Amino acid sequence: MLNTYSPTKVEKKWQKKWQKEGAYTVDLEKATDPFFSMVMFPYPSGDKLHVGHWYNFAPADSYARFMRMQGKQVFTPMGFDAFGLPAENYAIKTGVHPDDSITSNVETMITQLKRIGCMYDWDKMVNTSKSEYYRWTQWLFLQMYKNDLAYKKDANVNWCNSCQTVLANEQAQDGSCERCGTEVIQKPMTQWYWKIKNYAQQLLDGLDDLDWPEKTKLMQRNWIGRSEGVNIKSKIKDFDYEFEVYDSVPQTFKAQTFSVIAPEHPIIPELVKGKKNEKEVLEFIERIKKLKATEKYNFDEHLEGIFTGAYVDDPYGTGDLPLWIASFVVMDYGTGIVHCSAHDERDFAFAKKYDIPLNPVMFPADKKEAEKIKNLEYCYAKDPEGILEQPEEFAGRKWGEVRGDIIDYLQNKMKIGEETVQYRLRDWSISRQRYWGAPIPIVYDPEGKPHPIPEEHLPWELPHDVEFKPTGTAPLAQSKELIKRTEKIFGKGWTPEVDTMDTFVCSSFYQFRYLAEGSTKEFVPKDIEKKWMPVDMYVGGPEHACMHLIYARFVTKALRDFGFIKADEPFKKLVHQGLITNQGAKMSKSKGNVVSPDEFIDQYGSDVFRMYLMFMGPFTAGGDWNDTGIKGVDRFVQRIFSLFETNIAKNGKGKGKSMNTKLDQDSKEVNTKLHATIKKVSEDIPRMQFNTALSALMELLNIVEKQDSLSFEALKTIALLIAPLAPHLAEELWGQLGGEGFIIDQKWPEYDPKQLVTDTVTVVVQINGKVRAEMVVPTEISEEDVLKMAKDHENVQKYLSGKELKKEIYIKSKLVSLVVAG
RNA sequence: GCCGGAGUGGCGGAAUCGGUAGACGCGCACGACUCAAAAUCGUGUUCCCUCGGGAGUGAGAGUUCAAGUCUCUCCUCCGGCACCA
Repeated sequence: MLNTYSPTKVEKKWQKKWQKEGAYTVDLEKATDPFFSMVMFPYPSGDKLHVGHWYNFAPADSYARFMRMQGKQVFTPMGFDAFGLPAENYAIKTGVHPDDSITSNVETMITQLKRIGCMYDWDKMVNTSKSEYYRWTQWLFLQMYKNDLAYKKDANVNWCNSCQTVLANEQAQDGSCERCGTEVIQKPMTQWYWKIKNYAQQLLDGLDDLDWPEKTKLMQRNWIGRSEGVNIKSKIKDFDYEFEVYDSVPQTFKAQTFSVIAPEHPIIPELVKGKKNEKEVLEFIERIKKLKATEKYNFDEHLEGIFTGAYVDDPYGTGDLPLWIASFVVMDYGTGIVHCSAHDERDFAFAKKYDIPLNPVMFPADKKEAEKIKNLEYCYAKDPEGILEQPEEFAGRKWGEVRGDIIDYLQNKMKIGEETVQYRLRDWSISRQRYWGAPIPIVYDPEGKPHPIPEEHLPWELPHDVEFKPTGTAPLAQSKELIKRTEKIFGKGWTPEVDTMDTFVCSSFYQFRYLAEGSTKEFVPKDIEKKWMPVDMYVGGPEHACMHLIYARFVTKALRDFGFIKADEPFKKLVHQGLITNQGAKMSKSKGNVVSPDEFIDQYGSDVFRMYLMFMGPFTAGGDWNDTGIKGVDRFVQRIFSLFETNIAKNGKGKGKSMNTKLDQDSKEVNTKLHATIKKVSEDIPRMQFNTALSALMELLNIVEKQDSLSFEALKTIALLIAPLAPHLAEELWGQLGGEGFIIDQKWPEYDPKQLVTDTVTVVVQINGKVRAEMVVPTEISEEDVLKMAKDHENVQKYLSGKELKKEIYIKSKLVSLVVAG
C-alpha cells in the first residue's frame, strides 16, 4: 500500500530545515555570480496575506529558484513598507498606536510569508517605520537639501473643515470628505518639493536601455511628457511684467490674436488692482479655483473666461493681444500664459464664445473649404497639407514642412523667441501633514527660516506622544517631547518641521538598504552596491508605473550624482504580475470579496496552491479567482509522488550526491519527451510562462506514468525540473532518491538536441488549404519522395482525379500543400 | 477625446517564425473498482451532420498555396492620460 503525499507535514519540515541551515542566506560580500531578485515589498496591513500576494510572490520565487539552479547566488530579501495612512486611520478609530499595530502586523505577516516557502533572506529584512531605516529616509532628504534639489513652495491641499484635517486625494473624491461628507476645500500650505523635473531628460533617456514592459515605459514617457517648441518673449503693456510664452506649434504664429492666463496666476490680483473690473475678476478666479478642486474638471463643460482689461505688448508685430483669464489654462506648465490663434480647436471655441477676433493664416488647397476657414465656419488645425499665407516669406508653403524654418525665423530673424523644451512632469511634493511617516529633518529658527538638522542628530525620532484624533493642527505639532527636544538641541524659540515624508520616499531607495544589512554608518557599502546593483529582476504591480517606479529611478540618479552609488538605474528588468479579481471586482475588504489562501494551504499545501496560481494562466494576465481547477494540480502532485514511490520501491534508492546513470536508459519515447520537457521548462521559466512549463511537466508525467520502470536519471531530472515550481515536494523527492544537500543547490539539467530528433514524423496533406490526409514518414525523407507519397495517397487521389495540379509545396516535417484547379 | 492591450470550446487557457486550431487542466458523460458513495484508474468530450462531410478563433473585407497569427474598417471589454497651448 502506497502512502499519499501529506503536504502540510512535509512542507513544515523543509521550511524548518531551510531556516536552520540558512539555505537562503546570502553572503553579499563573497558572492561571485550575484543575482538580485526583488518583489515590491508589501504594506503590513492588519488583514491576512491574500491571494494577490501569493500570486505576486510565488512565481517571483520560482524565477529566483530557477536562477539559483543556474548556479547564481540569488539574493531575494523581503521587507515592509510600514509607514502610511491605513495604520494612522486605524489609530484614529481604535486608539491603538501605529507603532504597536504595525509591529504586530509585521510579525503575523512574516509567519504567513514563511508558509509560502520563498527563498527570502530574512537577515536583511527592512521595515521603513523603524528608526534604523528612516534615519536614511531623513539622510536622503538632507542630501537633496544640500544639493539644492529640495525646496519649499505654497500649494493647495485638500482640507476638511469639519474633521480639521488634510485629506489625501483618494479621501477627497467627488469633492467631499470620505469620513464625514463635508465639502472639501483647498487650503494653501507650505510644502516641500524635490526637483525631479531636473532629471526629466535623464529619466526619459534611461528608459531605452531598460528591460521593462513597453507599456510601462510608454506610460513613463507620456508622464514625463517631453515637448519641443519656442519661448516667445512677451510683456504686459503699461505694467511691469515680462514673461515668456511657450508654443509647440509655432507655424501659425501670425494668427495669434489674443492671450490667456491661468486663473491661479499670481500677478492677476495686482493686474486688476483698483480697476473697475477688480471685484468681478477676483470672484471669477475664486469660482474657477473651487470648481477645479471639487470635481473632475471637464473643459468642454467649463470653457469660461473673463477679460482682464490688460494687453500683451505686440509680441509678433501684429498688434497688441487682449489678455483674458481662461479656465483651461494650466498654471504649472510653461509660464501659465499662452498666446492663442484660430488654428487651435480650444482657442477657436473660446474666441467664438467671447467674440474675440480671429485671423486665420493657413488654408486648405480646396478653394471652397478655404473660404469656409476665412469665414471662421470651423477650426482648421494641424493639417500637414495646410498652406500658409503668412508670414509672407512662407506664403504657399505647407504646414507640415515649415516647422524648423519657422522656429529658425522666430529665433534668428525676428529675434523674439528661443527654441526650448518643456516637460509635463511636475516636481515631487513630498510633504504630508500626517503622523505616521518619517519626520522631515528640518527645524525653524525663531525668524521662521528653515535649517537642516545636522546628520549627527539622525535618526530624528518620530515622537510617540501625539493625539490621533484630528484637532486642526498637524499631529507632530502637538508633541511636547518634540518641541522640547528641538529647543534643547537648537535653542529657545526654535521649532520643528511638523510634516512627515510621503511614503514613496521610503520606498524609493529600499533596494540599497537591503544591501546595507542595517548599517548605521553607511547608506550602502560601495563595493557591495557596485557588485549587486541594479536589481536584476523586479516584480510588482503596474499601478506603480508613474509613482514608485519613477521616484526610485530619480532617487537613484540623484544619489549617483551625489557620489554615494555607482548605479544609474535601480531596476534592470521589471515584470508586472496580473491582477487577481473575484467575481470581476478587485478584492477589497469593503467589498468583502477577499479570498484568503489559508484554507487552501491547510488542505493542499503551499506547493499546490502556488502551482495552481501559476497554472491559471499567463503570469502577467491575472484573472478572476476560481478554485475549481486546484484539484488538477493536487492530482499532479500526488501522481508525481507515487511515481517516485513506485519506482524507488522497485529499484531501490540512489546513493549519495552522484546518482549518475546515463540519461538514455529509458525508451526512445520517454527520452525524447524528457529532453523536450527540459527544453520547454528551461525556456518558459525565464519568460515567466509558468502555465506552459507546468503543462509540459504534466504531459511528461502522462507518458512516464505508463512505463514499467524509470531510470534513476529520469526521476532525478523530473525532481530537478519541478524544484523551482514546487520547492517542498522537490526537496522531499530529492531526499527519497537519496540525494544529498538541498535540491536547490543542484545543477539545472541540460537537454541534448540530438535526443529531440525522432525517426519518423507526421506530415499532413492539404488540398486547396484543407487537410485531406495524414502520413507518417521518415524524418529525413526527400521532398521528391514525400510529394510522390502524398499524391499516391488514397484519400488524396480522390481529390486529385480529373483535376489539374497547379502547385506543390512541402514544408519539412510539417505538411504538403497541393493546389488544384477545376 | 488621446495613447496602449485584449477578444479562441461549458470554463481557465495553449498554439513562441504565417504551416494539423483547441495542448495541459477543470467540468461533464460513460466504464472499471465498490453493497454504495467518495477517492482512484480507463475511455470520450469545439459545434453541426443525411456519417460523405461541413462550419469554426468578436464582425466584415483583403493579402497568401496556407491567416488565431499579417493589412484595412468596425464592435466590445480592460488599463493609462485627461485642459500641457
